[in-house]
Amino acid sequence: MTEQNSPRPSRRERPAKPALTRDGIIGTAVALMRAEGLQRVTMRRLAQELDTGPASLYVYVRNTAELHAAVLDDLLGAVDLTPVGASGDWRDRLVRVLTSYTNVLFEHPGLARSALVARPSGERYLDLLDALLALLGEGGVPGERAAWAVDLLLQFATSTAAEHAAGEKDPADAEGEWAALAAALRGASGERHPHVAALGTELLSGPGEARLDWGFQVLINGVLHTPRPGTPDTP
Amino acid sequence: MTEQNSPRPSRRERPAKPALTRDGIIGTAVALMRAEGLQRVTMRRLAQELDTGPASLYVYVRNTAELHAAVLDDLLGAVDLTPVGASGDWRDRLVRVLTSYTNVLFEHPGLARSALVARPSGERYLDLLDALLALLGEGGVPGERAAWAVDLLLQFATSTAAEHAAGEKDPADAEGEWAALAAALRGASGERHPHVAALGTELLSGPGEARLDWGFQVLINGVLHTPRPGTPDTP
DNA sequence: ACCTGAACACCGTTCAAGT
DNA sequence: ACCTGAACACCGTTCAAGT
Repeated sequence: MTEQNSPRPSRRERPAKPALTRDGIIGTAVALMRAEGLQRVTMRRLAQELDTGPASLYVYVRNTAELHAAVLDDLLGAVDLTPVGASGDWRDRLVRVLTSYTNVLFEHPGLARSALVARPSGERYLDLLDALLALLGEGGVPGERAAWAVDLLLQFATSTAAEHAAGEKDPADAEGEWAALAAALRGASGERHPHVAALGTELLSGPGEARLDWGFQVLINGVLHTPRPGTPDTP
Repeated sequence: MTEQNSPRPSRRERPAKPALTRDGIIGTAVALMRAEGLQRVTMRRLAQELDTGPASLYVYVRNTAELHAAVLDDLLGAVDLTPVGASGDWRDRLVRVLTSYTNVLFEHPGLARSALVARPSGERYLDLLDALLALLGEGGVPGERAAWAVDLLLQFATSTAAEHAAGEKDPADAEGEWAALAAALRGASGERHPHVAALGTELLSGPGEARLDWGFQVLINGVLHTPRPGTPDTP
């Protein structure tokens, strides 16, 4: 995989045609994404960038989903895992790692979307899994419960980031949609939807950051209080 | 919106060209999805079904995302909300509603995917929101906390369904990807990834149903134990 | 083995022109 | 106002043929 920010294609100076290898392809894909956004990282556009036809890429990459998964794994190198070895409350450190992961995905919500479907399984992803398991272990969460908990935590973080994929291309769409939901909630009839009407705008309240953090706290507290089925309920 | 299973386009017998109205379009889209899957519900294919050109649809539907959102709201009519008024433990009834919602989405994971990005705001969605708020209220969850909790619960259910979108077209892709993750976990080095290596296959264990149910329990327990920031911590 | 030109079978969306 | 033919600007993927 490409190292973060080291697009050195060879020791010669900028050849017109970068080497056609899996790593070269993925490195170019990452650069293309940073330059033009994920929506431009298509087989055709990428092939054009590499001065070849799209068919050539299929020698190294099974399909577009796999390409995006590889790009994501590369991006995961930017997640800050230093809180694992730091001192302080394990919960705080766990939330810090998860927040870093979410922030990385926030930069490319489309990638979060695809991560939900094509789970990554690269080296950086394993690094992240191991970090989360280490912190849950520190917190005394039994191993078999932690195994399920990491999934839950990452799914929440990933889907939160994916939700922002709407405004990626056209921010107006996202705003219009938010306005539609707000209008629907405000216009809720007290008869058919009494609870929605009673809460009203409360349902949309609060900055995203606070909701994300609250979500992490809910999950951690929940994991601490919920044994896995068929398992002794030692915390 | 279309009533479930009543594609009566007019009182005449099956005209070749159904009326071109928003409801007619969405009804046809739902039928097309049931017949050929969401991936065929495109503006072009839908226009063809309606014996017209794609441009005509843009009079009634802003874009593809809005079309899919409308289809989803129609589908939401199949969610079983009867547990709200039933007797028994509120937690069980809450989980039953959420499970029904998840099962509806499981039938069309692609729709779950799009729901994550383009949040629905139709009548059936409000019905669902109101049902969940009613049950949380019964459980004594304070209103402003319940307002955030429904989001969390629906996000978890929706993203769980969305994860299955991989195998929708080509099940081989989904299997290959699962195998890749399994291989990566099994091959985890005890040095770089000790916790992953120690848990090994445990990370993938258990039937999806059990994990879904455990997830709901974690969220409910977590919500019960986690006050919203800046709020008195009365349960 | 690796690479590719060309083709197949599609997309979403816009716009000028019609009724 | 509503509707549409035609066009613009793209897609993913495969395959037969070349090197």
